[in-house]
Parts: sequence; structure tokens; C-alpha cells
Amino acid sequence: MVYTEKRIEHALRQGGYKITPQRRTIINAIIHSHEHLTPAEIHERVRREHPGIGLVTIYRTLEILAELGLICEMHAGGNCRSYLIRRPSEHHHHLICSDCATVIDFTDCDLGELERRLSKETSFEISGHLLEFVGLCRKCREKTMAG
Amino acid sequence: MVYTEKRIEHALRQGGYKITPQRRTIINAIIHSHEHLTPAEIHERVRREHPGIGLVTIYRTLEILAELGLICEMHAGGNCRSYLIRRPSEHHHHLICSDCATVIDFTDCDLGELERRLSKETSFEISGHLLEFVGLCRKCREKTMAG
DNA sequence: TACTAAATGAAAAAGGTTTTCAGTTAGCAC
DNA sequence: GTGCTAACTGAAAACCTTTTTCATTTAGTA
Repeated sequence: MVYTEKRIEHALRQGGYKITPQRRTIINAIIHSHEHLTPAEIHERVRREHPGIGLVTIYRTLEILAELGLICEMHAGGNCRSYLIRRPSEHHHHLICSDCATVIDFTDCDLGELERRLSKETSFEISGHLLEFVGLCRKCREKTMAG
Repeated sequence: MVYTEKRIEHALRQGGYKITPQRRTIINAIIHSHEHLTPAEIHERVRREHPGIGLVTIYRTLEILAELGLICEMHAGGNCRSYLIRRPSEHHHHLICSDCATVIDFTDCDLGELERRLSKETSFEISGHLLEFVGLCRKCREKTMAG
């Protein structure tokens, strides 16, 4: 299942939040981008359609969307700023192009056995994990070879 | 192999950097902590022994240590600030207690097959990955149950 | 002991994120 | 539709973290 604008609005209403034009625009920007975006990038995009919008509103909306689990944070290799991307609702991970920042989601991480072993060896009760692969996508590889 | 103070100092000298009392103290603080520390936390600890030291010096030293690959960054679940921890020199990952922030390193992540499959399916040339497990260590679980 | 490149600390600058507050608005009751 | 209220917005200010600048000090070497 992929989140649509409608579903996200429904979830907001469910949570007691209001649907404002600003929020609609922000949600749209996130939904229609295939890259992860920083709050500043989202602001920039949203301003094209909604010039007066403040960066504060972006932050506030992102906070709510994250709280409701509708978006998720990213930790791109090296750089530790928080990025955001729309997410399919299942457990998933990211494969990130280090050059153009394209993100591909994948779900089958197969870490169950490793998790069980670690849990046994360390007596940790493991509740989750973060897995990201970084590399170069085909386009960027070709670009590099050509140049 | 685990980095000792001597080895780190050797690596610094190799890199053309000087060994100052401030750097010694910072390196010591990192080596002797089993938790990941923020620059501010390192500053606080280092100041006990070296009151006049500036936060800037921490940042500068951390930058060098990271450049030389002597420390590594962490991305603890949820929180996206950059943390640092001494590291065994091999490829490794972290298992982090979400309560007390204890970190356990592990090296055998076994992601080769997944990496090959992803690479094939997506035409990415994968160069690395980030894997972290989060959970509760035994102590914190017992604490929670008792309380 | 003297020299020089590198390092330090203080202060200022530069980001990014959060808080505050007065004014506006979505969603609901009537 | 009208009015009400809690929620939302934008601007400014406050906060924090990180980086830059610069004058002074120091490690390492000759």
C-alpha cells in the first residue's frame, strides 16, 4: 500500500489535525517527489505554489506526519541531516545513489536470523533496525564513465 | 584490532598532525567511553581534566580523527544527531540500547547476498551500507520490569 | 635555543530548528 | 449560512550546533 493524498488527509483528521491548504501543498510535494527532501527543499518547492508559506509550517507539518508514521527519516551515508521521504506502509529500507540521491525502497531485508543470533548472544531485546545501502545508480555510473 | 592511544597518536603523526595535550585528552575520553558521545558530551568530559579547552578544539579534533578513519559516526534510531565512538578497525555495525545507549559492535552482518541481489535488480553499483539494530539491553529490561 | 607550521581559544558568523505570540482559519454546532 | 473555538499560520526571536576568523601559543624539528 502506498500513501495517497486522501489517505494521508484521513489519517490527519483521525489524529484530530486540520487539513489546511498549506498542509495539502506540503503533502503533495512529498508524495510527488521520488527523492528524499530536507525541510528547506520542501519549503522551496512548496513556495512555488504557495509563496507566503513559512519554513516553520513545514517543520510543524513534518513533525505531525512523522508522529503519525506517514513519512520517515533518512540517514544518507556520511551526511547526518534528517531527510524525509514518502513511504510505503510496510517495513522497508533504502538504497540510495550517492551521486543523484535517487532512492529505491526494498522490503525483503532478511535480517531475522541475524537478529535472533544477536539477540541470543547479547541478551538484547531487539525492537528494530536501520539498514541502508549506498552506491551509484546506473545513470550516474554511465555519466561518470562518459565524463 | 582495537585502537589504543598509542596507535591513534601514531596515526596522527603519520598524517602530519601534532600531538597536543588537548588532543590526548579528547582521544582518551573517546577511547574510555563505551557509549557514543556527542561533541558536546566529549567537551564536558574533557573539561574535567582540561578546564580551559574550547568546544572548537573538540570539533577540529573529531574532524581529523574521522578523516583518518579512527572514529566513526553513529545514527541512533530516531534522533539524527551525529554521534561518535571508537571503533575496531574492521567493517562493523552497532547494536544500540535505546534506554542507556550502550553500544555493542558486531562484524558479521552477512549482507553479501542481499547486496548482490539488490545490485542485480537495480543496476546499482553498491559501495557500502549502514546497519544498526536498536533494542533494550538486559539491564534496562530488568530495570523496566522491576519498576 | 630558535624557528615555523600547526594548533588553540575567543568571538563572531552561519546554519538549522524551535519557541513565542498575535492574528487567522478549518471544522463543527446550531 | 453564522458563530464559535481549538487548531493553525507567519514573523520574529530565541536556541543550538557547527564553522569561520584571527591573534596568540605551542609541538616538533633543526
